[in-house]
Formats: sequence, C-alpha cells, structure tokens
Amino acid sequence: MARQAPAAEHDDIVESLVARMRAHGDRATPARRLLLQALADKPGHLSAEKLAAEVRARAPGVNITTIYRNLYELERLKVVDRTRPVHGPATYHLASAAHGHLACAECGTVTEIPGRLFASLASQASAQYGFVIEPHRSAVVGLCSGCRR
Amino acid sequence: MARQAPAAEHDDIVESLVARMRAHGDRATPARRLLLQALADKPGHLSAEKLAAEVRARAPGVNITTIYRNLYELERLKVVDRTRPVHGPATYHLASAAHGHLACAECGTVTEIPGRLFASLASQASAQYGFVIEPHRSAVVGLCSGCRR
DNA sequence: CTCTATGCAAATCTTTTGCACGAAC
DNA sequence: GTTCGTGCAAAAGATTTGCATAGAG
Repeated sequence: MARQAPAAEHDDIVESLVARMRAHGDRATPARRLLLQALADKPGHLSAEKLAAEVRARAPGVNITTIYRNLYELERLKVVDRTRPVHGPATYHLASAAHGHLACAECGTVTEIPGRLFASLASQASAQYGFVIEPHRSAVVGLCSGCRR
Repeated sequence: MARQAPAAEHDDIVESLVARMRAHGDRATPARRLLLQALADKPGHLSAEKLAAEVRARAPGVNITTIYRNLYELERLKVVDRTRPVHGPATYHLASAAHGHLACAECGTVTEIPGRLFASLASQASAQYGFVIEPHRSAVVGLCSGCRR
C-alpha cells in the first residue's frame, strides 16, 4: 500500500532520527532532514556523492561538503554506518538491525547478511584477542555468486 | 640466528616470487625485487607510501607510481593482498597463509587472525548466498582490547 | 632490437579545512 | 543575539594516466 508515496512512509523514521540529533545538541536543518530521508528511502549502500544527488533533487543548493559533515556527525552518533568497498568511495546507510556485509571484489556489489552469521567469529575474536567485532561496519571481501565462476 | 641480516633471510622468498612474476611474462627489475623484499621483510600491513620509503632506502630514485603499478600487478597475480582500513590509504602485504584481519576503528591497528576463525561464516555465506569469502582480503571492523573500554 | 617498466608531470577522485555569511534556537 | 550550519574555494591525500625514455630479455 501507499505505493505511490515511498518517501512519506519514512517520515516518522526521519523525525525520530532528527529528534535523536537534537538530543545531542545538533540543530534540525532542511539539509539534514533531506539527507536522513535519502538514507531512509534508499535501501542500498550509497556514496556521499549519490546521497548529495538525492538531496539535491529536492534542494538543489546543497553542497557536498554539507553531506560529508553531516555523515561524519551521523556516524559519530551511530545513526549511520560507513563501509569502504574494495574500490571507490565509502558508502553509508542507516545503522539498522545488526548485520554485516559481503563485498564482491569483482563487481563491487555489497550484500547485507544477518549479524548472527558473525556469531562464531565474534566469540573467537573476543575470547582470543579481546577484540569486539562490529559486523555492521565490516565488509567481508570475496566473490559473489555471479562472479564466482 | 642471523639476527644481523634480516633482509638476507628472505632472499629465497623474493626470488621465488620474482620467478612467479616472470612466469607471467613480467620482467625482473630492481624496483620489483626491492618491493618484494620490503613486503617480505616487514611483517605488518604497509601503505604504498611506506613501501616506497622502504624501497627508496636502497634505491632512492624509485617513484611512487612504480610502487602502485607493481602492487596492482602483484595483487592481480595474487602475490599480495590489499586491505582498506577504516581510515587512511590501502595497505598491502604478502598473501601468505590463509588469514583474516581485525581492524580497530579507534586506533586503526590491524591484527592478523587465523583463517579458520572464518570457517563458520564462510560456510554460511556460501550455502545461503553463493558467496565465496576471501578472509585474507577482508577487514572485520571493531574495537581492539586496548580501545574497547 | 623489441617490448616492457619507469620517471615525471599532470589529472582525477575522494575527502577535509578555512573563512565569511546565513539560519536555528 | 549567540552559536551552529552551510556554501564556496582551496587544500590535502590517495591513486591513476599520458608520454617519452631507459632498461630487460
């Protein structure tokens, strides 16, 4: 339902995130709302440049610098996750449910997988190295089913 | 033993890798030998710039471009692995025994761990997504024991 | 001698920073 | 009215590319 209004569906998500920012003393600006909306609307992992394009579709004046500065702040607040693919610019997405990433070295595609697949690795890394892994920030490199052969 | 001649210890490794390159039609140049030697001598994960410094210690004229071009070729031949840390330039190291990486998001340290810790994740990624992971090319992000608290 | 590898300079791509002005509270 | 956010320009950092020449086979 509401197939014609995909953006509106995420208004509540955006507002709750704006509230979260304000709780940290950050102000609620149009550019921020639009950035959060772009992150909420687009399921995939987007680069700063792509996100800027999304924001500009509604507010043409927004500079890429603003996008970077807000992404940096959002990352600090753990609202968004930043992942670096094998090649090209870093990608960003809302820090949703626990999950990890499979990044294809060949085609660059990033696939989300449930965080529980990291359970075994997580317990061993913790026990043997005192290292606490954060799957949502990690990209495990390899070859996807399409590029495998 | 041979504590005073750490570089010489790896001469055979370097030569076998040079041979491997020649088998692919690549020529054996001084810059390449020195790059491979730097990779063999230094256990850690080094950036192109650091590797250039190592090479220049013995051959001052070598350009960073040459380093990048050779690293690209070595990566293609699967002689070296390339990993992208959370921040900063990509790092390179010899593709030795199967292993993975734990990259601390706080201090940037990269820790090598045995590839077998990825066994569970590997089998599930393969079974459920047809994705073949390559732990040696992957950096699992998190917090190291020192930065954890 | 032929073809690859390198040096050098310049371009490209991604991200960060300084500064002055405009907007949120 | 203060303080923070943004635009613009420029810088910085990392990597790639074009071209002429030096060097390996």
